[in-house]
Amino acid sequence: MTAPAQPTSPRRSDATRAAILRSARERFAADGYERATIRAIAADAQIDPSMVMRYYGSKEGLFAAAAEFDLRLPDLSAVPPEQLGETLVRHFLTRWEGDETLVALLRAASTNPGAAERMRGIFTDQLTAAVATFGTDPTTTARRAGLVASQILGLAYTRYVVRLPPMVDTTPQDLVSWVAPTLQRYLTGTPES
Amino acid sequence: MTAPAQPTSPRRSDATRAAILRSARERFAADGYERATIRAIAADAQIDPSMVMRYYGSKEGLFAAAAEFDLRLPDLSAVPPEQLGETLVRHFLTRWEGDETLVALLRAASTNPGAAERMRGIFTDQLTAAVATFGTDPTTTARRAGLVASQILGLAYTRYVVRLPPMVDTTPQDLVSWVAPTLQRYLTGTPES
DNA sequence: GTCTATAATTCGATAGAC
DNA sequence: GTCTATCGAATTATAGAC
Repeated sequence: MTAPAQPTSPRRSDATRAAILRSARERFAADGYERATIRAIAADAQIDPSMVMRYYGSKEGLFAAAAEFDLRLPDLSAVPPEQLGETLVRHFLTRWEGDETLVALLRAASTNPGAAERMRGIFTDQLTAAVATFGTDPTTTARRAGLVASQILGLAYTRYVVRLPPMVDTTPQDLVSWVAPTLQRYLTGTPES
Repeated sequence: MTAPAQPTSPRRSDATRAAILRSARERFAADGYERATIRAIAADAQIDPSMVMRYYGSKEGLFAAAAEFDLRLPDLSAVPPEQLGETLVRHFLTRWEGDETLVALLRAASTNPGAAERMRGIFTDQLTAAVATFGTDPTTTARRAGLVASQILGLAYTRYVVRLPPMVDTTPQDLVSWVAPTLQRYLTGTPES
C-alpha cells in the first residue's frame, strides 16, 4: 500500500480520489445519505459524476469509503482513574470538531441501515474495548460503554445535527466541565451514586 | 374545531385521514423523511396515493401533520426537587415507548431542515419552559435544558434509531437509575459537582 | 482516463373521468 | 369523494466514443 519505491509512479490521479472523498464527507455530513447525490459530490470535486462510479462502484461503496472512521481513543489504562470522564469528552469534542466524518455517519445512520450497522460496529468495538481496559466488573462493560455512547452521541446530535441553540453556543470548555462527571459516573460509578 | 353539534355529520371518512396519519408516522419513524414515500404510506393505509395529496396537500404537509408532538411534560414545580431527574427520565421513556412520533421526528430531523426546525422548537419551547418553572438562576435555564436534551435525545437515538445492543437490552428501570442522576445534576447542580 | 448520452427507475404532483 | 392515468423531474447506473 505505502511502498512508492519507483519514482516513475507518483500516482497519476490519486488526488482525484481524495478530492472525491473530501466532497463526499462534506455532502453526507450536510445532507445525509439520500439527499447527498453523486452529481452534487462530483460537482463539488469538480470532476465528472461517472468518475465517482468508476472509482467507487456505487453510492454505497462511496459512502463506505467516505465513512471509514477511527475514534482514535487514547489508552485509558494510562489515564488517572478520576480523569477518565474529562479525558473522554475532551477527546471526542476535539476529534470531531475537526473532522466531519462522524457527523456524516451520525446523519446517515438515522436513515441508512448500512450506516447504522457501521455506527454500531464503531461504538460497540472501539468504545467497548477502551472501556474494558481498566478494571471494572467485565459484566458491566457493555452497559457502561452504551451509556457513554448515549451521552456522547446525544451531545453530537444536538450540537452538530439539530443544532439546538444552547448546545451550539456553549464553549467546548463548558461542555467538558458539565459532561465529564456524567461519563465519569457511567464509567466507574454506580447507578445510585 | 370540536363542535359536532349536528348528529347529521359523523364525519364521512375522517377515519381515512386518521389511518393515513398512523401509517405516515410508522413509515417516517422506520425510514426517515426521504425514504418514506407517499405511495408506501398510502399502501399501508390501504387507500389511493392521491388521497394523501388531497388531504394534506404535499409530502411536507403530511409530515407536518404527522409529526405534531407534545412532550406532555409534567408540572415540575409540583415535583420534589430531588426527584426531578428521575421524574423526567421515567416520563420520557414511557412517553415514547408507546408513541413512535418522536422517533419519526428524531430520524427526520437528521436530514430534513423543516423537521430539525420543529425539533428545535419542541425542545427549546416545551423543555426550556418546564425547566424554568423551578427556581434556578434564569440565566442558566437554557443551558440546563440543552444539556438535558442532549442526554434524552442521545438515549432515544442509541436505543430506538441506531439500536446499540447494550442500550436496547437494558430495562427501562435500569436506564432510569443510571440516567436520573445525570439529569438531576444538569437541572439543579453545578458543573464540577 | 475522461466525458457524452442515455437507459431504467422512482418519486411527487396534477388532471380529469366517474 | 375516490380512483386511473400520466406528467415532469430527478436519481443511480451503464455503454461507449474520444
